[in-house]
Amino acid sequence: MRMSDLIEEFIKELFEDNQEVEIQRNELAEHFNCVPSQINYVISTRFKPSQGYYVESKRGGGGHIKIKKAVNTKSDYLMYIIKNIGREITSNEVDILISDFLSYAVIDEKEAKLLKVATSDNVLQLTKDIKDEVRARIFKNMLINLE
Amino acid sequence: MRMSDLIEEFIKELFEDNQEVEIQRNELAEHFNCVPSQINYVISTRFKPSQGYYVESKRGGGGHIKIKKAVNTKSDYLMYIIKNIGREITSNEVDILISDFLSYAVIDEKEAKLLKVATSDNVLQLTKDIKDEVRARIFKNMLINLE
DNA sequence: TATTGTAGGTCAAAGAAAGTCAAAGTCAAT
DNA sequence: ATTGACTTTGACTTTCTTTGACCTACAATA
Repeated sequence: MRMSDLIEEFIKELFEDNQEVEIQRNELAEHFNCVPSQINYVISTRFKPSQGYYVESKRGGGGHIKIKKAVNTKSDYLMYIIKNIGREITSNEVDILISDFLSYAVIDEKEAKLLKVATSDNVLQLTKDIKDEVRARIFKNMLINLE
Repeated sequence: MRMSDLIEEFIKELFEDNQEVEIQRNELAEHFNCVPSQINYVISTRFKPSQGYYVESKRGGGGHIKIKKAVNTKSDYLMYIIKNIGREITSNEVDILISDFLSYAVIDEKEAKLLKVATSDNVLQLTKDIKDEVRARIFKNMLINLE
């Protein structure tokens, strides 16, 4: 399994019941035996505002990175995500969202599969300039129709 | 025997009991001593939706290709339709199929809604020359992944 | 207050896979 | 001999991840 996925998973497990998680970048990098900047990579690809998280940090002695969930209730969650999907979305971002939806139980396996299929690069086979836009439209509209 | 046939056979043997297999393109090419793109050729000619397969992949570190086989329990009627949808399909044709599926109870309302949304002109917003092709791909691949 | 050590941040390059496309090759049927 | 379908090949592209050199912010303390 990819290092970045492991780190993502690890951080998500930290949330458990709490709404907020605090990590030490260097410590975490140490734990996973990777360079510290990989932690930034994971955060910037998997914990974006459009994915329902926001991040704040502090440098210097006693520094840290705080990751917070943007919403608390399940029902707000989906609405929040839908609102925050921009004009474009990559298939990687869709993947991450789908697995979050699954773990928060806002969709079931069946729906997950259909979302994934209908937005995958393989299926769409569109040119670079339009595929992320088309994907965003399909994804958003499907999500809206889930409720 | 042709290389492509050997590769096809090899992949099909991987299925055995499981409904899904995961391969590494380069590794497989290595194993058969062929260029990696030959794997793509085999997949695109032998593992099409019309043949009951769905394919997804990821690039970059830790990349892979996953091939899923449609389960036999899927109704013959559905399988028949999947096989017979051509390269293109209009949204009207999709509508008719969906209502047929509903009346034969091979899909439920929720699935119908998702199929409809993901293939609608409004959502896709593609030019005339490609929209029916893209729609066909989305529709077929979603159907394969029902249940 | 100036310095120094401790964090975290940024960015671009390198690496790791997979995808595309068209040219060249094969081979059976005219 | 020609055609046309199918296959093989490889150069080039795209996507995603990992790594490291360099940068910035904060805090303790000399």
